[in-house]
Amino acid sequence: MEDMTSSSPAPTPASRTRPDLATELRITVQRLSRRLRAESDPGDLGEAQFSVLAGLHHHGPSTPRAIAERESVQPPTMTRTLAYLEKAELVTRTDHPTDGRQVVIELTAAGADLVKETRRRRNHWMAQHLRGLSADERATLTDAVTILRRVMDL
Amino acid sequence: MEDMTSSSPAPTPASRTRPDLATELRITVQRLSRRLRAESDPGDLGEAQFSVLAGLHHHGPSTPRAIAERESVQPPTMTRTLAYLEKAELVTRTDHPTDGRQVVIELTAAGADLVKETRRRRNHWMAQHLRGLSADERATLTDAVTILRRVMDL
DNA sequence: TATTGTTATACTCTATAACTATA
DNA sequence: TATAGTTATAGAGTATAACAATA
Repeated sequence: MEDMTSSSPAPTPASRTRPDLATELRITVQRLSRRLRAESDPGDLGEAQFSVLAGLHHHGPSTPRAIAERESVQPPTMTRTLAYLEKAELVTRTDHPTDGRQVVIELTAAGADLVKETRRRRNHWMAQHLRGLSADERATLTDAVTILRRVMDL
Repeated sequence: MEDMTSSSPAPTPASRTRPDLATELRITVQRLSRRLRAESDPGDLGEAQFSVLAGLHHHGPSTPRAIAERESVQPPTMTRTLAYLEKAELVTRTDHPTDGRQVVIELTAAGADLVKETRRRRNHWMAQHLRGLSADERATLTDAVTILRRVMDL
């Protein structure tokens, strides 16, 4: 019980052409992104919050502006996210040593732990779905990730 | 001007191990999803709204519940999105012929046009980034989309 | 009782505009 | 002037809980 109105026998409508790669990729990425959110535990960090933490774990201490650019959001958005993370004691904020305008955001030990633990949990759903794949299929996905990162400048 | 604090010469921190495929894929999908949003025109439909319209274009008339399941959201979320789309005259709402509890949502002509036009515009940024790829690389991405759709049940 | 859909409410994520402080 | 960051404000997207109508 999840598709049509149950009175119409699925007469696939007007546009039943196969879209091009850009369309397919765009739609697939967005659907998968939404699905990943739907599968996340309640009480988890939000996606944006986790992504900031993971970025700090990977790149080390950064300024709010640098983080905003990495995350493709505007500075006020990052101000808000960082305020939350700081209040939760997952990051610290210190003045920049030489430039009084800047501040430096750094992961706390608790933040680093949370990255590792959350990553483990978040991977579970995806890893389960990946489990049945052949070596070839996994290689295709690995290559696709590499291509996307390069070409989309991710 | 976008990376470190400019005083530390990027001493990549603690965790410089290459994560597994599940992690890489998860992060890549979420970053790309955010980037796609950041590149969309202001005044555009939101992602969720467009996705509902595109789903109707592809699957034909559907009940709110069916759409909510397709989109991986809860029914109240879909109520809200559909109210917006109906007010904008992009979809119509009619009573189900035999089940008084259900309603049937259908694309209007304006809605169908908007799907086509928006799809064309939304593909632009992605298509540009895909343009330089070799035939092999494009084939890898096409295969990856097929695999993801199948295995993630998208 | 079970299902469909809505209303009420709240939280996350995002943006633009306008401001302060520093360079 | 230009840059880094914040505050104020608004809007989209999402969820859970509680409800009404229908099956």
